[in-house]
Amino acid sequence: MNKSLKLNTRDKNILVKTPFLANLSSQSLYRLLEMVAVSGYEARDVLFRENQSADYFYCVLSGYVRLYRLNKDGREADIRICGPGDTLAECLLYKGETYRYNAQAAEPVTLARFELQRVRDLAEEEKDVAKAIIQCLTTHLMSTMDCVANDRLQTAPQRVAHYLLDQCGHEECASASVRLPFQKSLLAGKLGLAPEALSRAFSSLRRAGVTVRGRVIQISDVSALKQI
Amino acid sequence: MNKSLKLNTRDKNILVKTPFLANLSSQSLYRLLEMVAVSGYEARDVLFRENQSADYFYCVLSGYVRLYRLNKDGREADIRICGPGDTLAECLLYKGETYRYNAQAAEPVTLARFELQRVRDLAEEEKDVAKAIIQCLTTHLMSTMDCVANDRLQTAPQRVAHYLLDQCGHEECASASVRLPFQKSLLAGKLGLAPEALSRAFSSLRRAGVTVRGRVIQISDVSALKQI
DNA sequence: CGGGTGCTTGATACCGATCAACCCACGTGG
DNA sequence: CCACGTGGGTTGATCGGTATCAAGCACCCG
Repeated sequence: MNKSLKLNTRDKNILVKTPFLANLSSQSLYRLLEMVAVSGYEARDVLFRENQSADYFYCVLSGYVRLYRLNKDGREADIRICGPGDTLAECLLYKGETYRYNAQAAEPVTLARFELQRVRDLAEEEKDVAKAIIQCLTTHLMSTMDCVANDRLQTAPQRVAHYLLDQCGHEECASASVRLPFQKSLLAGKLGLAPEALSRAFSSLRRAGVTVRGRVIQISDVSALKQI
Repeated sequence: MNKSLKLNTRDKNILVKTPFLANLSSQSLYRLLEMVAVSGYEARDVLFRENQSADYFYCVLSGYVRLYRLNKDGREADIRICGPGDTLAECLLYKGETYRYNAQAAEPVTLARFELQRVRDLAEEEKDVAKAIIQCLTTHLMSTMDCVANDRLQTAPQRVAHYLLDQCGHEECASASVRLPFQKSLLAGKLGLAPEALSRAFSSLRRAGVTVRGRVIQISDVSALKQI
């Protein structure tokens, strides 16, 4: 369920390009790489649970991880979907002893794992590590605030349109094509929708020139999509 | 509309107890206090608008500030309500040139204002400033993630119950009393509800022993409220 | 007394969750 | 080769929750 491995070259190459590590001095980078452990998980494996005591934070190398909470009836709601390069539980570095949500591999996943305490200590010494943490937190905070605003302002088709425009990378083409990086059910959770609602949103976007075939989405008129 | 003042003793006393400044070395504290400006706003004054170029970040000394976005039809949604001690726009320290939302005084307000660039520079020099920034970001991120989870998991009465339990401070009393720190319409926005929905939520909580009189809320049975 | 503001209440409409049925692609084993 | 099961996705019917619009109420202040 959770194979811990030595850091191999391929994983290392991914890891050092990650936002968290990309801008460090060679000194800090070296010390962080010394303390990293890599672990793999199968789809649906649980990485940790809400309220469980927290010793590590993670950086996703490949695959996607779902962060979610449960209400008393056992209904799940996704809070965040973490993909390659994203850090998770980084907010525990300076506050909190326990994880604040459940984390589950949405598919086979490799993660870099750091001991919170050791990174804390390193950040006390090395300014660039503190700065890297600030940047991770900032990015994460901004996207989470966007999420609140979108949840409160947008209907299902608008969220999907917004997501597609985001994915196809702000190029000013008339048409575009997007390949979803994960299952539709995961996208539904990310957007705060039930899978059925996502499906209906896609079909309501057909009139705006959106064609869905499996994971591949064709957008015939980008500017029309912006009007939704 | 925006009186800029010298820092007086009362404001200074509030400011130094603020989470952002509370744990600094006297050296860093001194340098930050040197660059602070205090400004007052009347209710409904706009502090800044989305996409406006950003030079300052703020710390609330008294009153409440609404952060919100608009959709194309002009509908508003609150992203966050900032009260005394909260920082706002702190996420712009390391990323972004423009404000990401509108900010409006919900009532008469005093704010401490810092130039982003000067704080950035100071954080490069002084580790405890960087650490204070990390703590602000962490607190803010956690509460924003909670907000996403609550929006997605809870109904209106549940959100209100949750808020009340939060306010009455986790004491294990059978009954409690809460005084809202601001108008109900502001609370509605904070919880992602229309004012009418908040009103209905309160009246649906009557059967759980919640009595509302103006801003004062009586809770006759705290544990019953937890079951909602 | 008149008018404003904040809040509540009622009627209605809409959006999305939920439940159930079905479809399709794929893999497995007889 | 086909019967079967499984998992992901779509579609339809229904229900519930909340937004919206409109009206009325309570309070404050001039």
